[in-house]
Amino acid sequence: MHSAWRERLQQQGYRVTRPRRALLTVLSRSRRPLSARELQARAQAHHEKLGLVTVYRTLEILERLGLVRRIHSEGLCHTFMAASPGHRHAITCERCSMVVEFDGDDLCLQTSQVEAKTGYRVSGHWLQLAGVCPTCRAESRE
Amino acid sequence: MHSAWRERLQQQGYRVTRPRRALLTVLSRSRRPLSARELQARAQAHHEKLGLVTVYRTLEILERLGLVRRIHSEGLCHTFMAASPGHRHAITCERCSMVVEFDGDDLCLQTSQVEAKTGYRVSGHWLQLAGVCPTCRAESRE
DNA sequence: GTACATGCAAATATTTTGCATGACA
DNA sequence: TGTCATGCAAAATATTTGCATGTAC
Repeated sequence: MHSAWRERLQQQGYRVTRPRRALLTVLSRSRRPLSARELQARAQAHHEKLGLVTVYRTLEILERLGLVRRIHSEGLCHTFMAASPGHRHAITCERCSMVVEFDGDDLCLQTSQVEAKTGYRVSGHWLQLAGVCPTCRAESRE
Repeated sequence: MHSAWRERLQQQGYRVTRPRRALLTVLSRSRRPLSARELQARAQAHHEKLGLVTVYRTLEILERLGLVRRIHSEGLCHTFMAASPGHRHAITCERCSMVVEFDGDDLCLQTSQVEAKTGYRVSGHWLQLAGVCPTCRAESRE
């Protein structure tokens, strides 16, 4: 995944720099969404001088390329995650914040029904689910 | 809707003050989500001295009481809207930002399928749809 | 070598907190 | 009249911009 991202950056005319590599590594390894600050802190393990500004600028590029997704949910606004291409939806654990993405095409989301009800022409959707992940469920049963 | 909100505030031990009335009026009339600043600007028509701080504090209460909903979508984070009780989902117009809520219970969202796929126990969901509203569609056809 | 990317500093925007004053009940 | 709510000022936080320097290609 990591190397695919680097290729993608290059293809699009962006340079593969040390700060960007550090951020790609952190993003591809994290299983929960991270804020700009958290990203900076973690990526500094790979590139000590990394500034917050670069984090924001890099996130902007990665988001535009579809490599990173902004996660919006009740408590966590403004956090970012690696996007698995094709997979559309995410579920967040209410306890540990871990996010898993899954393919949502077969959720039989009836947009035609929505269109009939609202009069809108539906062009996109984003489903955010909340729940408790297996690990946290196991812990609470101990 | 407006008077029901005032009762609700009182029931819960909150006072019905001039700033709060101004905000309730603005919120109940707007068909699109508003940011804290926009709310302040509009509500100042009813109470000139209204400060931003009060907007934030009032939104916090209204959100806790379920009277206001925070809208998260790609461009618009940090905006607020009156919540229609029972109605769970919202669709935002990509051109004019107008939001309409609709009942989502019959969208046949198969949480059991999600649970099987991810191992999570699903406890809640928030569906955000995007599209183009009838008015904007009509305009683009002109 | 050149153009793009970075980091710093500082500007801007957003949200929260402390506290004296004002106003609902 | 006693609280609770407000508004101001200021702090804390988040994000963006300008510019000189560094570095990938």
